[in-house]
Amino acid sequence: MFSNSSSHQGLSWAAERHRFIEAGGNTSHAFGLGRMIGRAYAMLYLATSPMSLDDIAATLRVSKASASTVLRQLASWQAVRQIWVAGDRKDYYEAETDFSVILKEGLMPGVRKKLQTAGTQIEKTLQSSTQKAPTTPANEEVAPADQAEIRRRLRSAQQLHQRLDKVLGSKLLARFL
Amino acid sequence: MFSNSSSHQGLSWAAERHRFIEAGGNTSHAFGLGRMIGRAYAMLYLATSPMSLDDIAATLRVSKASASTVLRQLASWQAVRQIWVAGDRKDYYEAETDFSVILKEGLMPGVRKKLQTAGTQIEKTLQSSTQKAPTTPANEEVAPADQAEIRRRLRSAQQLHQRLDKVLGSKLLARFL
DNA sequence: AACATTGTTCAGAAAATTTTGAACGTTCCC
DNA sequence: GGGAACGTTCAAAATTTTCTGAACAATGTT
Repeated sequence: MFSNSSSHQGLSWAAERHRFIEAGGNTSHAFGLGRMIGRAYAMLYLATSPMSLDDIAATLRVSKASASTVLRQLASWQAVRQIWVAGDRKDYYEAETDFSVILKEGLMPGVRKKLQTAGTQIEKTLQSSTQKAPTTPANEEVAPADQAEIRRRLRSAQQLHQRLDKVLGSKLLARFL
Repeated sequence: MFSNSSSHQGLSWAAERHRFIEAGGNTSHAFGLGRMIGRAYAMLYLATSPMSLDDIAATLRVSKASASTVLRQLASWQAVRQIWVAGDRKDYYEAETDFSVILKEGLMPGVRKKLQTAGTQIEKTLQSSTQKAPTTPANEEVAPADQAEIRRRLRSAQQLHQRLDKVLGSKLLARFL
């Protein structure tokens, strides 16, 4: 006699919750954020009361060290709030369930920062290619016509970068989500 | 006597190109696409004539095996085109410089697919939580009030997913970029 | 037919990332 | 002060991901 509560079709709630957590991990991982981030957030998203660090580590089957770092990461994105319970020295956490907050305060700035690096490099490369270099002796194997084409492309990339950055910065997107 | 062509300030073109390539790699890596993808694309983006597999592998200092796989990946995203030169058995590649094509044909479908998995799981979890379970004996430690809250959250997540998928699917975004 | 050239595949090696246990710093209580 | 309860940090271990060399298939050349 197995105490597998759910009667017909479908897994028990515990099992389904586990799947949800793993799916969260896979999703965050797929976008280059690490698997723990998604797992921890997904878990808190389904928790109706704040959880302590130990609770979280235990549920995720992970060391307290991992839990600590991943939660601070999530907190820095405003994806998780720290709750102080009077007369209890533990830190409790709950998920921010308003995605627009997480997007606006956490994810977007992160994405923009990542793009920033790329943008800076495009700029530098463009400058380097624009180098007058008026008939420099060793004019390095780049024919003038090619040079023009390269500049055209770089400017195009720069434009894309600027438009993208603008969209991500605008409140429009965050509002829409 | 160093033959470092560029006169004042700034690196030589070769050096700057190298930096551009690495920046491309870092960017793609930051978004979970692997470092090679960005390096290969960045390199072809600056190449004014199609390059063979060997050229590419040599320039990136990478085995032919790596080059082969990364190029097929890029081709599947329409980020790179294969060029056939008459009477030459080699495959030549050139970059698609129109980003909207890459976005629309390559990246967006990939992103949507990644989100699809998450969406499916949300759906399943929602169903599992909606399980009538009319006073099942072992009603698994979930208070009715909590259950309601969880369902609310899951529906909210589902909505976000749907909106997101819709935006990504619409031609609007691709057109804007 | 034997050989050359080229791209692909895949098991294993190399490299990068993630996870952990142990040491430590704080704060609180006895 | 001594000790217990927590969270954090960090070097090292475990795991995952990426890369490579060798074997191979396909096509063309002598």
